[in-house]
Amino acid sequence: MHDDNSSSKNEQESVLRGGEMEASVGYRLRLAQILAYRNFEEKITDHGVAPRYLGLLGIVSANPGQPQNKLADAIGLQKSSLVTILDRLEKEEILERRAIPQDRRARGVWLTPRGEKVVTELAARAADHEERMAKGIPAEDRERLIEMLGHIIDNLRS
Amino acid sequence: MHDDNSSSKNEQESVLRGGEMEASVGYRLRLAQILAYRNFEEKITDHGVAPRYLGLLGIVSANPGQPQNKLADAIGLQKSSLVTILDRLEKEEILERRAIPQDRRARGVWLTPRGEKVVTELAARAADHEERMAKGIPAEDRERLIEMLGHIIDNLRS
DNA sequence: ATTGTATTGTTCGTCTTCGTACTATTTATT
DNA sequence: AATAAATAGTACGAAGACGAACAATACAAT
Repeated sequence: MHDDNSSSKNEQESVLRGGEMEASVGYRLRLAQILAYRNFEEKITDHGVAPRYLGLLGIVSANPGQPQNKLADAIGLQKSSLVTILDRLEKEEILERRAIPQDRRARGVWLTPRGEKVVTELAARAADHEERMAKGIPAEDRERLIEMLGHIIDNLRS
Repeated sequence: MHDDNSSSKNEQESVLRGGEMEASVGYRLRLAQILAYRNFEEKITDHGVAPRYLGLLGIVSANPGQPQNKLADAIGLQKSSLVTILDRLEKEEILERRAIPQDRRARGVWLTPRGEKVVTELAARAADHEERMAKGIPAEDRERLIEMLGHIIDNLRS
């Protein structure tokens, strides 16, 4: 039915490749993300937990004072998951939660001055990582890639 | 410095968008993957834990009898993480571990007949999911997308 | 042959995320 | 105004993945 690589002595150094499944958007999306995330975290050891949540911090920087559930939606996490994350980032004085006058249930999120600085520095390193990751893909195609990913995100949100 | 949406009454239903960061491959890769994974799992409630590990099962189906560390590499997980996963899939009789004559340390992984059937069925549903996810992207671009993701994966592996 | 090094699979403790339930507040309905 | 329904944030227990350490086996170097 399928090849059985273990029967003969054709052991390669190469990574296993799957069937049709392996050539799907879903499969490669996942694998690429796992590798990218790990790769980025391995290279950045300072700044505490901030690197791991750089995406969130970017959103907060661009949209200061937003309530937590909106932030959770933006990055695709549960609001309950965000609590612990924000607790830690607040303890490290990257950001802070403050009351919002409009809604006494909500607590808006702002970056601290230190947080802004950290984000700026990490963004530069993220750009390096981006470059390494997409090396060999022409700029034009990269833009198209980003566009298509945005398209997929929109499809999945509706 | 930045807009402060909370000051005026321009509350939209729309999701927050970040700064330059938001338009990066890394950011969208992660967000798209999170949404895709959740979306897929929400829609498929039967077949136990198999749907979550369909990627792995596809690899096993295409490469029967491979040792566990090769499988871990292929899907970007730690070999220690794979142990629990395989335990569960084995308990559900989707796959089985058997000794390999060539190396007495290793235990190769095979799909059971039932596992093969489950994979076939899930693959069809994954194709549906794929279609929903990529709706609106022409087939030609989709291929290019898959190709670029593969390129990124290769870059991250080296 | 023997000794040292690398590899395979596993266990174990830790960290992260999730899902559910709960409180406080806001919004909608009567 | 009074009551019902929805929403924001949080706490807590469960599940998943990680990293480090370990035993068994394989490979390499002398």
